Amino acid sequence: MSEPRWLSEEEAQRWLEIREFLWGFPSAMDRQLARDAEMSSGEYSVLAAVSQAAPQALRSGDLAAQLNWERSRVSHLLRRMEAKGLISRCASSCDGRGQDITLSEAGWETVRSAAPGHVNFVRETVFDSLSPTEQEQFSAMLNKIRAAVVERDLW
Amino acid sequence: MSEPRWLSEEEAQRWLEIREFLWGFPSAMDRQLARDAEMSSGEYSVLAAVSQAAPQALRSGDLAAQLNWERSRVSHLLRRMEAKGLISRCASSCDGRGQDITLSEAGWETVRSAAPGHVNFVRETVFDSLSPTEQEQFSAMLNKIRAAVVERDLW
DNA sequence: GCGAGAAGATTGACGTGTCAACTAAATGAA
DNA sequence: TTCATTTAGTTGACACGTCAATCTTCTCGC
Repeated sequence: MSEPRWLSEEEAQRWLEIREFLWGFPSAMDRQLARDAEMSSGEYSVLAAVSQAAPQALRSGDLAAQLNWERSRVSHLLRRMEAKGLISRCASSCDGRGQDITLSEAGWETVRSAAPGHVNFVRETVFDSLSPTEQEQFSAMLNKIRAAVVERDLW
Repeated sequence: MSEPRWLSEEEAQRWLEIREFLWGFPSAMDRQLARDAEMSSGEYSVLAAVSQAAPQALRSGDLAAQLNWERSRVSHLLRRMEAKGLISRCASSCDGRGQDITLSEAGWETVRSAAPGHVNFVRETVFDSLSPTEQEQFSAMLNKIRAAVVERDLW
């Protein structure tokens, strides 16, 4: 690593802003879900993904791929959610190694009651704050940054 | 909560992209630091903040305010970092309740060796991916979203 | 001074994520 | 068929963040 190109005063300032946002927004969403639905954002993601796959059962590995999570993360969370009675797992019929995930009645009830508040939060904070043009620009910028991360094998 | 305004197909798609980015980028940065400096991004933030405050010692609470972290989070992390010999804490001279944080020699060594690679990561992924104009737009958009979150007492 | 309440910080319990090691089932070449 | 390899998923150890409870020190009205 040769001599790095340090950030200018202005860039450093902007980076602090960006960093605060990138770490702060997920926390804020966790707070919204914890407050309004006594749920973590991870649990919400799982409930949403499994409910959207219904009536098809979702494979544990497909869930991991869809959320870009590690398998073990999925496994730990599913265990806890099964213990709470939100989902159930059973060996896949076509592949003895696979696990099919389905929502329990309580799981459906939970996601149905959490969804409106959560969708409102996303709409009001993200989509109502940006014009359609800005939304497109925002997407494009995120994709550029992500591509640079992917290029460095860190995504 | 009245009937929510659900997201359109297109908005839902965009939200998935945004969510993947907002959760993925911090993870990527953790990976960069873990790989290149055997350090978490939290530890880096602390080392950077304390080193920038030098030669002034930084108060634990000021650190929490600066990073927008909970006090207990700071306390837990400082305890672990003190155990590793990266920083030291001592009661503030002017306020018996406060803790003054300073870097140990190993702490300085660690931050000096981690900074170039980390700054390069930030520069290459964020600043090299966006034109100056885009950087400004990006900042502005993040601030609008953040303001909407703040308005809902969730920041 | 003094006592009530505010402020700085720590602690313990718990949920969560990562990594590495592991088990079991599927695959595929010899 | 058989056995090595790959793939799906789990597990345990550990690092981390949050919340609520706690402790100590400061502040300020009396």
